[in-house]
Amino acid sequence: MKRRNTQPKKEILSALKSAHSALSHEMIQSEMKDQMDRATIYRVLNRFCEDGLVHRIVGDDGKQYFALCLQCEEKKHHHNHFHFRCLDCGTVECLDKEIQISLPAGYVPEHFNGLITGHCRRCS
Amino acid sequence: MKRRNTQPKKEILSALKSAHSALSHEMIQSEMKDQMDRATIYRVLNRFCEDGLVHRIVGDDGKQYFALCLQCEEKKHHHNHFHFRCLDCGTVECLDKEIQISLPAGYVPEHFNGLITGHCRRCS
DNA sequence: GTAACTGCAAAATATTTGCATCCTT
DNA sequence: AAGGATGCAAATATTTTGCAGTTAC
Repeated sequence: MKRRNTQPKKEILSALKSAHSALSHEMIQSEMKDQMDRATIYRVLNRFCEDGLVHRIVGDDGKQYFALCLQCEEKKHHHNHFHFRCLDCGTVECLDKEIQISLPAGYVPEHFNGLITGHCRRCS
Repeated sequence: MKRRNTQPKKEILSALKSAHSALSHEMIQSEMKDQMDRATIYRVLNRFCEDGLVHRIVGDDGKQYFALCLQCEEKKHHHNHFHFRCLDCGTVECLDKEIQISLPAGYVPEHFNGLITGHCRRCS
């Protein structure tokens, strides 16, 4: 299934690029000045994630955040790092440090999701 | 606000105890043989979490899982450990190892949520 | 007896899907 | 021209809330 480079995709990608931090669906929606259809945003983000272009972070608030995670692009493999969600300003950012987790024998990992919530430097 | 030890609370707690692994709302619902009101289950679980009796784990599937986490009771402080969700059988379990994350200066942590998905020993 | 709790219904929130149309390639 | 993508509406899923009646203490 070939992908097409459409207007909504360009806009969402550019929003993620300029944000340099993870954005929730809601945040993206408002960046688009509420001009864009919700279903489209969901579909585009899901597509991006499928294609490995974008990172899906599930917050402990149950909401999903999306990020380009430039670090991951460089390192390709092993993007086992944490994200930090600020309870005050809502920002979600990548933490640099890589984490190595040793699983018990027989366990096969597929995906890693690590999130810490608290107060970021600007808000604390 | 004083708490009362009601029938639904007893049943849910006993389900969590006998499970010895995290249960989603859905799983609890079916253990109750669908006799119990959904809203009640949500309210009881939220109350348990507020009181620190039960652990809320947000899966990378966006669903919430609840666990007694006996380990945590013993250690009281610092329950910074990972959970493992099996993509095949749906089980969510605690991983023993404690994680120490060093945050950048100025960041104040409040809550930790670490989850790895993959295939557990029985399913892999 | 009283305040907390339950059960039901309805609301609020979050995400997906069917379908006709549009637009990229 | 072909078929992937959008936009709209409706469906689905998840969680919360208002309220009247119930129950633990």
